[in-house]
Amino acid sequence: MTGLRARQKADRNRRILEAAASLFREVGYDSARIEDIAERAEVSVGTVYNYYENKGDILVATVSMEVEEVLESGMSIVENPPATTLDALQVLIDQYFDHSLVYLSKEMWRTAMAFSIQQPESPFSRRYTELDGRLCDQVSMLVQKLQLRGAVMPGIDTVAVGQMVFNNLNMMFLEFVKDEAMTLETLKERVGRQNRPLAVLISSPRLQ
Amino acid sequence: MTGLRARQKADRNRRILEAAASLFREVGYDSARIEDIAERAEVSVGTVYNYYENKGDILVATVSMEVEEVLESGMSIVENPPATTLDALQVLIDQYFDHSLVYLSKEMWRTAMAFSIQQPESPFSRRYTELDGRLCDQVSMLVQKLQLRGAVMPGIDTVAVGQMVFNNLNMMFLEFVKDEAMTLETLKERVGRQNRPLAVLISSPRLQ
DNA sequence: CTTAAAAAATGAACTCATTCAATCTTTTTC
DNA sequence: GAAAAAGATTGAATGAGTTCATTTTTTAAG
Repeated sequence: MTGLRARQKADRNRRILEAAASLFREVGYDSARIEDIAERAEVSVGTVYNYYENKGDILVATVSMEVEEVLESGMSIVENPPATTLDALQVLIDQYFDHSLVYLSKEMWRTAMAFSIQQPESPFSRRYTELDGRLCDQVSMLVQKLQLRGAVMPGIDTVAVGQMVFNNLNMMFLEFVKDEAMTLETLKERVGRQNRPLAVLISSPRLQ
Repeated sequence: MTGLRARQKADRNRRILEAAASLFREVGYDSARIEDIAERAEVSVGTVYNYYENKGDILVATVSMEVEEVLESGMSIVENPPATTLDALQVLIDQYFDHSLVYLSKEMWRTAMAFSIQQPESPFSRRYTELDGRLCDQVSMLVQKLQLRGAVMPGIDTVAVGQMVFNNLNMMFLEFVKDEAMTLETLKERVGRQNRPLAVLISSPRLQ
């Protein structure tokens, strides 16, 4: 059986993460003090720092869990995507976007993304960056799948296309979280327009 | 003539910005204390805050000046670009990248970009975002110019293409500054590969 | 020139994130 | 099962960004 120490450790870690996530959602990142997180998790301030390098890392840890879910729910779309390139990309990307605000606020996204840029070497920044890379791969895999099916012309560099589409949607998502007034609908429309030229041009002529 | 007050104000602002920029370059963003900046600028700590909302805003102000230069140097390329789409994009984008590290370190870029994401409503974040938008427009204008010349097929949505290319290069630049080990050459190669499919496909057939 | 009003500068005080030496708890050793 | 070693927890102390009541300087009015 697992030792007492290991169980306590896992439990404390869970408590800290849950306390932080709920506080971030309730009062926002800046107003959530480490002292408050520690109190809610029933540990001391010092203990919080035994589990996470700093405040930003706690946030990025919670955001990363969200990205993992998005990644997972994207898999089923890649396995069985819509027939046309444009539709397939649209469905996958809209799925990403729709997931984004279920558990996280725009402020949490902003802070997490900012942190992972500023401190790219922190443990959970690395994790976040790695997950971003996997999302990027997922888009490439979708394009490749479409190519194998004949919807995308042979000879097209599916990795390059996937990366460009992903980088574009990621940057647009960044603009979205920077602008409290922008709606999900507007985001989707804009990305849809941006994807169209490339999606149409890489598609096999008979399928347009 | 301009009043004494206005002259003093402009002079203090210049001193603060220069003091901050030099300190950021010498010791890095985190190690440069507001107190040090104030001392070098020969003002008090409080005065620094009369001119800039917070520390990040000072950095973003210096970075924005750099982006303005990049924007300006890009204009001449847009006015008279290379003949083929791929070359034209490559030359413009390489110009952006080559400029980026002349006065600013990767750390300064990271911190500035992170700050403008986290605090998008601060005065200089707005300015930075606006300049980013103008860079994006510049890429679109290049594509449009190529279209008018016949190098890019008529009917192509040049704005959509420009935005996608810009968002991609911007995200790749972000990856570049996050990774201290990545060289400018690697960055250019990767973006070059990513641009190729789109650049080739939007080009008029006879020009390939 | 004097004085009142407006604008700016100032720096001590405040708030948190972060650190670390001391303490306590769990595991291992004999 | 006692003692030593290893592993974790603790919270007071530290330090840097930010605030704001007070003071100083500039401008405008009489």
